Amino acid sequence: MSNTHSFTEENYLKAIYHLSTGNNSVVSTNQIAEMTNTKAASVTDMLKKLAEKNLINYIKYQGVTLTDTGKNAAVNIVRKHRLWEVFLVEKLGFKWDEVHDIAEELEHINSESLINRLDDFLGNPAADPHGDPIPDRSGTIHQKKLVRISDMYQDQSGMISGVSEYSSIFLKLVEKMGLTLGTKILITELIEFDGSITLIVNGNSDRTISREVAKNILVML
Amino acid sequence: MSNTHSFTEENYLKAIYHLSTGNNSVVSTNQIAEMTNTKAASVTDMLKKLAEKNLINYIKYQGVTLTDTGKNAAVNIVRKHRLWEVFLVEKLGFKWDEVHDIAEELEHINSESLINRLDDFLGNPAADPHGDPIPDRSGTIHQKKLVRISDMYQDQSGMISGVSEYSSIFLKLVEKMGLTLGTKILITELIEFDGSITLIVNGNSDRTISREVAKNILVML
DNA sequence: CTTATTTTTTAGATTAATCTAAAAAATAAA
DNA sequence: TTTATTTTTTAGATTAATCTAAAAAATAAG
Ligand SMILES: [Mn+2]
Ligand SMILES: [Mn+2]
Ligand SMILES: [Mn+2]
Ligand SMILES: [Mn+2]
Repeated sequence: MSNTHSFTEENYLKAIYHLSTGNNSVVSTNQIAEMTNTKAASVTDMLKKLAEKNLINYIKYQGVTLTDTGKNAAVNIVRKHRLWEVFLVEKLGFKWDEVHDIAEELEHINSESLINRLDDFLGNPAADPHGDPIPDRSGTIHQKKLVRISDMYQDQSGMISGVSEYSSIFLKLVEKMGLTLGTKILITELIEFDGSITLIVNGNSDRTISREVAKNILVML
Repeated sequence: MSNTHSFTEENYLKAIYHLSTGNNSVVSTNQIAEMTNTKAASVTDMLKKLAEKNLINYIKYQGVTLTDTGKNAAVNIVRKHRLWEVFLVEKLGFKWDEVHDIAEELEHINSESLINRLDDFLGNPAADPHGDPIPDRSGTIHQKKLVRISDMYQDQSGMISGVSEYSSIFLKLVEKMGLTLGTKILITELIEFDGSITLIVNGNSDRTISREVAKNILVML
């Protein structure tokens, strides 16, 4: 079991996995090309290879889905990525906006005992620094139901529990605005003109955020 | 600064570095081929490339030496390798015979802040689990003077402080014999017939070890 | 100082991953 | 339902890293 794939194959599997979450189960060549910063022609070549290895279901011109084997491989990479992010933040003191790129490299280290020991060392965390759930060693993901701030109603309240955008510039902004994970918010006004939203943060300070920001912050109701 | 080299280039640099310690400053093509598990022809190709990048001094048929740039790059990889080994043993609870292969992968992760934070997190260790010195962030190595047990004399004593063979089979044996790092020994007999050596371990138990084992255990007198 | 052996380099191929440009298929518009 | 546009695939090349077999240089033997 636990066949080993090349660095590149792993990145394609992960890209397909991320693209196929949220009911979009079938993923297109162009989507993959964009996510992996390659060209469509390169993607087609790789899709043939992954199909040959039974990691994806691929029919010419009809997009791809992951097989069970492919999905397992992808989830395992995601598990590693997120555990390493926890390590970097909790143990080494990195900020949440600094860890993604390093984790992109660490996620390709192949050692089951390493990752399981790391998991234990970190206290088997349920989520990474961005609130994303960490698959357990069997591959199961306990995803909490989260809603974008931009989808909330007036007077609704909840706790910030995730983000859907991981760029350093965005994460730093979120932090500066005091909207980090665990923060409690209450929607006080939905401004029709530009879609911006006013809310009360942790029961006291008032804040207005743009729709663009609101779309990328996830709340547990 | 801090130009980034390919995984493969890094492994060649490290191989040349390890081969050129201990006065053998000039390294041959065949030596490199053996250490990197490749063929001489492949090595020649790579040597041209590394010379082109000014990482080695290379004259056809005359072997290679590292340039200052090449040596810095190599030492940095060694630093990363050894720090990760400390992490694996001290924090994750791996045994000293289990960490080398994982560290071979981790040593190629490129992030200066990562490795410096890891260094601090580990308490700036001076040596790795096998007793090898860890270069500091400027590349300086504080190597203690060590001597092989096989080079010691009758009645000489010292403390085991390193090994020169890293295979799991050897390290497990050393551990089983109670000759781990920090152990004090006193040479009681040099057996002429087969070169084996008898010694007193930590002031009490007696033990005889083969010349082959004695050659690969290093002692601080 | 020749000849034989060993070491190293070159020549020519192969594999993985990528690209550009052109062809083919699918989708959208008219 | 033709025509136009977009998406995807193929064709043909390129680059990095590797290999085997053969040639060239260095070293060792006689
Ligand atoms: Mn990430
Ligand atoms: Mn994350
Ligand atoms: Mn090691
Ligand atoms: Mn070591």
